[in-house]
Amino acid sequence: MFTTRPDTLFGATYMVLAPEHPLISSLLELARKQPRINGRIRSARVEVLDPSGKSLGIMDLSEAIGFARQRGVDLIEVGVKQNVSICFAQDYGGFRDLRVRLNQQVGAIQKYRDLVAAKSDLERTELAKEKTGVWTGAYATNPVNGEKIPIWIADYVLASYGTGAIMAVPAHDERDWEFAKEFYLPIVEVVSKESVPPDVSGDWPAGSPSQRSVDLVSAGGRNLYAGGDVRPPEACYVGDGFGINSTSGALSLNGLPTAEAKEKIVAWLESKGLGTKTINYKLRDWLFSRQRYWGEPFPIVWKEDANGDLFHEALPESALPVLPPAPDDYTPTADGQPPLARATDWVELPDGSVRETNTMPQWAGSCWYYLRYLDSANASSFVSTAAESYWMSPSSLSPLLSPVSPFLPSSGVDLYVGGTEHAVLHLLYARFWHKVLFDLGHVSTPEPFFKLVNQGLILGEDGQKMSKSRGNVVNPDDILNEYGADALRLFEMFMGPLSDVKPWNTQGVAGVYKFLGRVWRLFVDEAAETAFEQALVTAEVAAQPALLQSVPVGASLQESPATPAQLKALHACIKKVTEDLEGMRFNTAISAMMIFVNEAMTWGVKPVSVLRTFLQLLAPFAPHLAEELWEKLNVRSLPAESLSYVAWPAYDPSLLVEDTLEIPVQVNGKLRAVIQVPAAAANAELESAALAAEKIQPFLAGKTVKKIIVVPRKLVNVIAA
RNA sequence: GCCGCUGUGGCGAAAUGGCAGACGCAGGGGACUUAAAAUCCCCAGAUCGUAAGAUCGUGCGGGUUCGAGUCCCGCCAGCGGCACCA
Repeated sequence: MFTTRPDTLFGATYMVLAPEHPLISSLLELARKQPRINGRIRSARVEVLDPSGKSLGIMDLSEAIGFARQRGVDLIEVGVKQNVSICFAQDYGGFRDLRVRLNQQVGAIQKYRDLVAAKSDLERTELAKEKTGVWTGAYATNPVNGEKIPIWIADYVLASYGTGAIMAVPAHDERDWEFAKEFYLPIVEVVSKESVPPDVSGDWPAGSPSQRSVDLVSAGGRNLYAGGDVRPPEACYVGDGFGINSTSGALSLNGLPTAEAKEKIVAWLESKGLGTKTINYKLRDWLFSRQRYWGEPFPIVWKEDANGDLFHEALPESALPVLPPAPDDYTPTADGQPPLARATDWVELPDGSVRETNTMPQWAGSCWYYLRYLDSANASSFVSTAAESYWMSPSSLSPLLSPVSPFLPSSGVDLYVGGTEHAVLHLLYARFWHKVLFDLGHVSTPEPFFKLVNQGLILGEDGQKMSKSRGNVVNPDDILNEYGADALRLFEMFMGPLSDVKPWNTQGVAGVYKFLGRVWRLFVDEAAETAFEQALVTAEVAAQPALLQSVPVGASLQESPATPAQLKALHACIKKVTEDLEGMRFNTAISAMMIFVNEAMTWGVKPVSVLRTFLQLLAPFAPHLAEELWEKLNVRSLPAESLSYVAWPAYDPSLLVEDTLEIPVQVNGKLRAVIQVPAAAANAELESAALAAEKIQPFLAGKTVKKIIVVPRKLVNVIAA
């Protein structure tokens, strides 16, 4: 039995086994078969168990019978394992009663197990909120007070977690509370929110429900507890508090805060050999194996033991890596075996063992490739110690960088981007694997990733999640063929904030494609463009790139000095794009570039220096187009060098200073006029200019000005009444 | 149930507490064209008005403030993740 709240042991009024729990099978077996007792046991060797199931050792039959007789109990066989008889040493009378009750319940138990087995995982976990269960007919003994508590089976207890068996404390666990209400099981409060002095928090009450209402069979399987000595609490309380109703001759937890009560009861249980403290780690079991070819094969082989039962074995390190065979056919076999099963030469090993034919999912590789990238050519190790520590370890950072600032470049992977749906689990596993590697001493940090950004899901054009069944899937390949990689990339960034969920819109791609066309025409001569398009129609495919390169830049591009207005437009764009990239606001960075291009299109003379810098801003968003135009510009001016190696431009704030400002004027908080003032205007000048504005006069007529609020360079608000 | 995100025009969206709707899509009008496409220019939140203009307007209800899409309190709705983990 497993619990995280040992302090509530006095409040355990029943216990629950998972329906699949092996003990249930043993109980059913017990009900069906008349057990052999004492002299009728056939095996020569006997493992003796005390009534709690604890093994007292294996001995010869005669010795075991003597052992039992000496203590006035019987030896009851409950099973045989490897020619050794498993026997309880306890009074047969009580045991017979149990068999009687089990036999009464056996039909119900089997029916319930069948019902549960028929349920899908979905039904059992996500949908099934209603509690179901069946009493087994058996009782357990609560070690702290000797109470008999009924053992139920219910599917709200999972066989796969803990021990698949729980003590139910309905007063302090929501699930137990619901179950107890459903089946009228007793509820005893043992934790109080408020501190209660030990002397007034009552003893385990006489005539408590578990003593009074044990005969569940006679009550039709239901414990009709109707109040009395212990009034059930009005609501379930799962928080910490102070022990009440938790005293027996053996020990008392009354008045103790939860943390102390836990310590005390655990110490007591351990001293009696009734339990041990343990730490339980949880890791979600994400279906790991696939019946596909494309994935890493498992380094696992299957063998048969003496009884012909299959068991699996890990291959030794010397057998790694396990490389997949290259079959002719990558489809599953007719009888549903994975594709690898086709490669019988590969599957069957000389010693008669057989390889696992399922493969790992793709994320098995992606959980650690950030490490492999650090040293991808290394043939002897997945990453060398030197490379790992250079890239991943904080101590390798340049001493010029202060180690205390959290804003400076970090060690490890700076940024992990992924949608929640995928990244929650992938990230969880990647971190888990990294921690395993850390514990094994292969990496120098326990955490690989510095920052997480969840990008938003792209929905279908109908605003619903893309799925084959809805028929709203957009294939990026089609977009790529129609509009090119730059347009696809640009549109994905233009749609909205990175982390927002947003619907796809193919017409929107056409929009940014149009923008890229405008950029192209900003640089390229219109006549040359027309000539190029006509030539393209008849050109051989192989000749097309050369044709593209031969298109000259437009005559309006000149090596002339930029005007102040042009510099202002450029530097405003640099500022916005630089800051937005830093904050991953790609959509507004792109709109800033659109604004720049819209303006630049109107320039009669386009200074090459300005357009060249603009291309650098565009490059991260539309790398192909930017690089192409960069080459054209440089053929004409500078020696050609890839755009990727040129330092990011800086902006000059002095170029962005405005001479005059448009200042909104409000009357009583409502916008009534906009005035033009010199950028350097003092507050008093703003006030008088505002009051003098023609458009605000009607709103001041017949009123007195009470107050004027001036926000320098921003706004004037006249309060009048 | 727990956790997270999001509510602003017909649509995607923008807005250090200070002119709500930048930029773009769809739409309307015009130019070019024999015509269409492409391209270029203009209009475009709603209501009333011929117009100038006025009023209303950022999911809902309160609050703070000269001023709230933005801050505070309380709701509602949608989306996503996790989920009888004792």
